[in-house]
Amino acid sequence: MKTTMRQVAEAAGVSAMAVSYVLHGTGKNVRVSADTASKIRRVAEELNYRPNMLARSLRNRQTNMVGVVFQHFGRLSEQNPYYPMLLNGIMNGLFAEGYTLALCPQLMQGGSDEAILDGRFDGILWARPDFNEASIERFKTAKIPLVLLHAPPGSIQGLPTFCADNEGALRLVVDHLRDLGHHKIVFAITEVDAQTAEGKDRTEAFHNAMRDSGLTGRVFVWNQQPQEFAMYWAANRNQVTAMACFSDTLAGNILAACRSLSIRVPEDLSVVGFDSSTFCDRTAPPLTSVSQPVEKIAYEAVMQLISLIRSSNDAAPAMPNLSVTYECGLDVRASTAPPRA
Amino acid sequence: MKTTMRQVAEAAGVSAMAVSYVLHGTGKNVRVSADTASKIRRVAEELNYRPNMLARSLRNRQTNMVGVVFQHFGRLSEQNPYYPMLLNGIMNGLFAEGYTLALCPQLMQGGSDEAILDGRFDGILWARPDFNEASIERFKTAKIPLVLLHAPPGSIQGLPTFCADNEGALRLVVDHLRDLGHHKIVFAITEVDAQTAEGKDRTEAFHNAMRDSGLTGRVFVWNQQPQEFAMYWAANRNQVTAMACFSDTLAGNILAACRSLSIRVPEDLSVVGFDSSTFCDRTAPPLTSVSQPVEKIAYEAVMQLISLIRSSNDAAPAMPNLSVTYECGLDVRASTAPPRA
DNA sequence: TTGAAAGCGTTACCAA
DNA sequence: TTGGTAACGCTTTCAA
Repeated sequence: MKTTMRQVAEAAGVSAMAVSYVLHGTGKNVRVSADTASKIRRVAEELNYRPNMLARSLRNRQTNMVGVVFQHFGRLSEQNPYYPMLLNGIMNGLFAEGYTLALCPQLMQGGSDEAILDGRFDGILWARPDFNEASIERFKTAKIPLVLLHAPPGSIQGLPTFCADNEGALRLVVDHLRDLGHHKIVFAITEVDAQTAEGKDRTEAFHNAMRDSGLTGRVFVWNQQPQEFAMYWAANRNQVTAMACFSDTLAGNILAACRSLSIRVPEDLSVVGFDSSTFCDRTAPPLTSVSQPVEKIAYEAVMQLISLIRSSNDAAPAMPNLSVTYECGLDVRASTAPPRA
Repeated sequence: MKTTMRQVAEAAGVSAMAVSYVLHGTGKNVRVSADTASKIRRVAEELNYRPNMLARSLRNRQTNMVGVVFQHFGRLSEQNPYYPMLLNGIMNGLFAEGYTLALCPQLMQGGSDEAILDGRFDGILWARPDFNEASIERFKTAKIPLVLLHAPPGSIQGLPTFCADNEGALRLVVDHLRDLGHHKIVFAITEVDAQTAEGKDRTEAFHNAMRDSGLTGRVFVWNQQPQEFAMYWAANRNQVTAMACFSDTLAGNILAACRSLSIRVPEDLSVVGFDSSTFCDRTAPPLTSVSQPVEKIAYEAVMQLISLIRSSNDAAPAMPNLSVTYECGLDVRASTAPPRA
C-alpha cells in the first residue's frame, strides 16, 4: 500500500494540510513551526511517503505534461536524423522546465483528437505537418495552449507557429543552381508531402524564386515507385538538369534511383536536399542541402508553449498570434555542379 | 468551463452513475433502459461532455501510461538510427494497446527516480543501459511492473530483461575475422559504454569467443579523443589487424579517425560495427556489422510489460523472471578483408 | 498557528 | 432497474 498524506499527518500528530504545506509549500495562510516542519519531514521519510501526482493534478488542474504529436504518416525514418534532432530540441526545452513529454495514441494515430481536451495535457505541441481546417478549428475552440511546428506563417490565424523560412531557403537553392548555370530546374516532392502545408509553401516558394530569376519552374510529384522515376526521366531528360527536393530523405531516394538508372550525379543531374543533416555527408555523392536549425526551432517552440501555459491562468493571455520563421543556409556539397554543355 | 459528468446527469435527469455506466460501461450492477441510455448519450453530445482522464485515473488506479527511459547520457545521436528504430518498436506496441508513452524529466535526467512511484505510470520500460545495484533494488521494491532492455541475462535477478545475444554475436564476429585470417583482434569500446552492463557483457563475450578460437583478445577503451586513437595506433599497429566495435557509432568514429591518419580500411585494419543499421551502408567503406532486431526487441519488451501490467491486478503475478535474448546476424560489407601478409 | 470540512470528477458499494 | 453515499489523495477556504 502506498502511504498517503493523511497517514503521514496522523503519524506526525498534525493535520493533512500541515503536511501539504511543509512538503509542497502550498496554502498561504498556513504557518508551521520549524519543529513541526522537521518532524513532518522526518515522518514522511520514515513512512516512505510519495505524493500522488494524479491527485495533485486533479486538484490543481495542471499536469505538467505536454502532448507532442510528431508522427509523420507512420514510422520514424531510420535514415533521416530529423526526428532525433527534433526530439533533442523538444526534450531540452521540456525537461529543463520540469515538463513530461507524452505521446498518446489518439493524437499520434490521428483518431479523434479528444485527448487534447480530457485534462491530461497542459499544452500541445503539434509537430506534424498535416492538419486541416477542421482540426485547426477544434484547436482554437479547445482553449488549450497549442503551438504548431511546420506551419508556414499565414497558413494559420490565431495560433503560434514556428517554421523554417521556406521562401528564403528556396531562393538560396535556386540562386545556387542558377549561378552554376542551370535553367531547367525542377522541384521534387512526394505525393504525401505535397499535401502538407509546408509542402505547399515550399512549392510556392520555389515558383517565386524561379520567377524572380526569370525562369519557369516545374514540379515533379513522385509516388516513390522506382519505375515512376524511370518514366519521368525518360520523358523529361532534356527538360531538367537540376532537382531541388523537399527533403533529404527524398533526395537520398532520388540519388539511389539515379544510381540504378546510371544517371550520373552531378554530371547528368544536380540534386539538392532539404535539412542538411549528417545524412548528407554519407550519401554518394555527398548531398548539397538546405540547412535549417531544427533543434533550435523545436526548442523555441516548446519554450513558447510553456510560456503560454504559464500565462494561461493570467488575465491577459500572451500574444497567441506569434509566428516565427527561421533563416536557412545552404550547405554546398558534391551533388551539385554546372550542367553539361 | 469543462462539462462534468454531474452536469450531464442533471441535464438528463438521471444520476451520475447512470452516465458513467452508459458512457464507460462501468458498474456491473447497473442496468439502464435503452431510452435512458440514448437520452444520456444525446445530452452528453449536446453539452460537449469530455470525460476527465485525471479523475478516472485517480479513481481506477490506472493511467494507461507507460514511462519510458531511453536517454543514453545526454542526447540522441543524429547519426545512429538506433533510437528511431527503438521508438518505432515501442510505439507500435504501446499505441496498439492504447497506452500513452511518457518521457519524464526525473526519469530521463537521472535525478531521483521517485517518478516511478508517484502513480503516474502503470509500468516502466527501462531502455537505458546504465543501472546500478541501488536502482535495481528500488525497482524491485517499487512493485510497479518494470521491464529492462539492454540488460544481459543474469545481470539482474527477478526482473524481466530483453537483450541481444551478445555471446553469439561476438562469436560470429570473431569467427568471421578469424576465417579471413585475422589473429590480432581487438575489441573497441568507449569509456562510457564500458561501464554499462551490456558493455561488460559484450567485452566478456568477446574474450570467450577469442578463447574458443584459440586466440587472445585485447580491449581498446577509447575516450573518443582523436589524438588518443593516434597514440594507440602508433603503439599497437603491429598488434592489431582487426577491430570489433561495441557500436556502429563507435565504428563510424574509428573509420573517421583512420581516414585522418591515412590508415586504410580494410587493407590496414578491418572494422566491425554493432547494430547494422542503414548507417552502415553510408559509411566509407560500408561497414560490416552485427545485426540485431532492435525494433522487435523493443516491441516484445513492451508487450511483456503490458501483460505484466494487466496481470498485476490478478492474484498470480505472471513470471517476473523472464529473460529473453535475441539471435544476431552478421552483415558482411566492405570494411573487413583478409589482413595484409 | 492549527484543524475541519468541502471540494476536484470519477467510480464502487450498498440499499431501495 | 435505479440512486445515494463514500471514497481515490490532495489543496483551499474558512473557522477556531
